[in-house]
Amino acid sequence: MAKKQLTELLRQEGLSITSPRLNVLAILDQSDGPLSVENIVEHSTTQIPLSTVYRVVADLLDAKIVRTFSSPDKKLLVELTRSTSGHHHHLYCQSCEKVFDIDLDTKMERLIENVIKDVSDSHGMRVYDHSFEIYGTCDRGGHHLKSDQD
Amino acid sequence: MAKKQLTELLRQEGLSITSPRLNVLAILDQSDGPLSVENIVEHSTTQIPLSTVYRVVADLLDAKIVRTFSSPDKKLLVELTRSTSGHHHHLYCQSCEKVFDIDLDTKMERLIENVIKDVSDSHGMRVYDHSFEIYGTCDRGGHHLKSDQD
DNA sequence: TTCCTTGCAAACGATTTGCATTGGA
DNA sequence: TCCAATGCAAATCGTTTGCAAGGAA
Repeated sequence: MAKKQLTELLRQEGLSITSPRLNVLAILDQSDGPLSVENIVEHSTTQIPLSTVYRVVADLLDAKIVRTFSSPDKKLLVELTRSTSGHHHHLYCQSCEKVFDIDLDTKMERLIENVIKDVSDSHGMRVYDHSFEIYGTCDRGGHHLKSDQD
Repeated sequence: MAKKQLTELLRQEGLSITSPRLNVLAILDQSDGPLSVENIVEHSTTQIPLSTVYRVVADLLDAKIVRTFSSPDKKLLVELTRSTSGHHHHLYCQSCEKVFDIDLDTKMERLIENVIKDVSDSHGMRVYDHSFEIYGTCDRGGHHLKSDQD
């Protein structure tokens, strides 16, 4: 995505255009998967304090520009909302610490919805979200950006 | 479960019989769902430091007597392995902070296994676990032990 | 100019660890 | 007795917050 488009993303949500925000957005946009706050700082060419990244992410989350969730080791992970269609399920690699987005086919999503309905009905609960995560190991290491040679 | 049986659980795994361990086991055994370390301390009649509970839980985890996972707010949750048949999926209540174990029927489990196979194959990964969690809210509050009046 | 955002450092909350003491086998 | 387990306090780690300085509108 061009810088102009990232700027527009912020403007549309009424967020002021600042360098840390554009920075974080550009990094997330370049990534082929969710990134931790630490990842974001590492990928940044300019120096950004962790606290700023946390605040930027919080603002982007409020604006629903990003989505966040936790890694198995309880760190905050961030990804652009627009980069993931519909639901967000994840595949974690224990060895390279990478996180992949995975999509379930429509049939599977529907089955899951049914299960959720059954379970929530029987427990008398109003469900607002769900997650499905897969944990495994691969042979590759490190994190990859789209610009990297995969 | 009788104290004698809890003792036996430890003995079978080669763990020495200590009062904190029996305590934690008894509390987990009485609970109708996973408990946080803080919960365990609260439910204990005798005084147990958090650090001791963490160490006890770590030992019980090594011995596979308990299973652990994280709550949405990233706290460590613990439950007796034997109290949950087969797989472990969870229903989190945002309002009362309670966690329920849920079971999926065999057909659903099989579908999930298929999805996991597809996904792991396409990513070249060896899968060692997965989780399926539902987040919602109910009307009740607080944590319940089996001995409480539900 | 006027706030919102940032940077830096201190504060926090969950979990871990060092070390001297205690208690199980 | 002897070593593993415990209690207490200090340390860690990810994340949050207070406050003064900087920058967008």
